Amino acid sequence: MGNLADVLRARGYKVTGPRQQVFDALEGTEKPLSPYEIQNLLQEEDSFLNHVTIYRILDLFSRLGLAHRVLSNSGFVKCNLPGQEGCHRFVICRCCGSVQEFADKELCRKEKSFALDCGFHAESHLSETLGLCAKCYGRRDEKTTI
Amino acid sequence: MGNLADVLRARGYKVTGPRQQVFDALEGTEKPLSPYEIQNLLQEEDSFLNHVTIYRILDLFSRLGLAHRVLSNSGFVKCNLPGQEGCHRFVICRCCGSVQEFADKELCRKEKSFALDCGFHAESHLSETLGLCAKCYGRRDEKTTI
DNA sequence: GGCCTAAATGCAATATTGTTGCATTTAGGC
DNA sequence: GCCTAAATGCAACAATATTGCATTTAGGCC
Repeated sequence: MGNLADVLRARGYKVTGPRQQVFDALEGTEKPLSPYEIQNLLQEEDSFLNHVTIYRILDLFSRLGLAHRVLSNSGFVKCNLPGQEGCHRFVICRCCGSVQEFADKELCRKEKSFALDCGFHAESHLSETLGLCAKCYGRRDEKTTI
Repeated sequence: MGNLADVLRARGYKVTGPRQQVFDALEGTEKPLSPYEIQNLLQEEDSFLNHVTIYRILDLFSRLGLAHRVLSNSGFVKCNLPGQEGCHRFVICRCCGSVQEFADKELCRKEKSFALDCGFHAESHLSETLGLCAKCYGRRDEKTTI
């Protein structure tokens, strides 16, 4: 079925229960999840994974481009835009915490050439925009959270 | 003399030894410093600050726009571009760890309008480009560090 | 100059997050 | 079913961050 099993096998990694569970957890949410949050989530479903295992799985997912770490709140999100080649652009709602990843070749190119102007050879790029999503902007009188 | 004392007084904060020391530490380096790195640095000069104090000072500096946290390596740098209004653009060398902050109104504007296209009301923006600075690019055969 | 008070710092205890080394289990090829 | 490298578990620890409260100090006042 899946994305995950295919990617793992294609790169010579084993398809295991824990890996599938972490992947499912990431897929089931629009908010970034920290390793320990993933552990808690799974525990609610009566499934226990050692936190070390989760760290190692997330590390693998990052290397495989299956997940990315959002730095502003140090959680992981599933990558929906394969092949972005080290250019990751997130929009993060500071109220509900939801995250979306976007791609924009134009901005990416500009960012790199801009760096080069300063004698800097860009390899990868991370962009995080904080604000309010449409939903939270609508009811923005309520107190903010993040 | 100072930037720091002026800003503190202008906003009703006291000018203290610890604040001056942390500020000086940030000023004396081109690499981002974590709270504990700052503590170690000061200790080498036989000056001890409790880490809680350093955390609180860095927090204050962030709120006052005197320092920014670089997320890629979770260290703080002194802000050299006052009035950027929540738009921070860093270039980080993954070899020597040096960081430079830049401003580009154009990119900043694009980023925001781009977010708006997705129904997202941007408030602040963070951009971190990883790569090699001119110096490290020159001798890039040597092993990389960060 | 000394006095006073709110602000700043120190300190201890604790919580959270991340890492390492090694024992045990398991996926997947035979 | 067996075998082995890979994956996971586990325990111990290291690093980072937070909280509440006691103590000290900057700066306004006389």
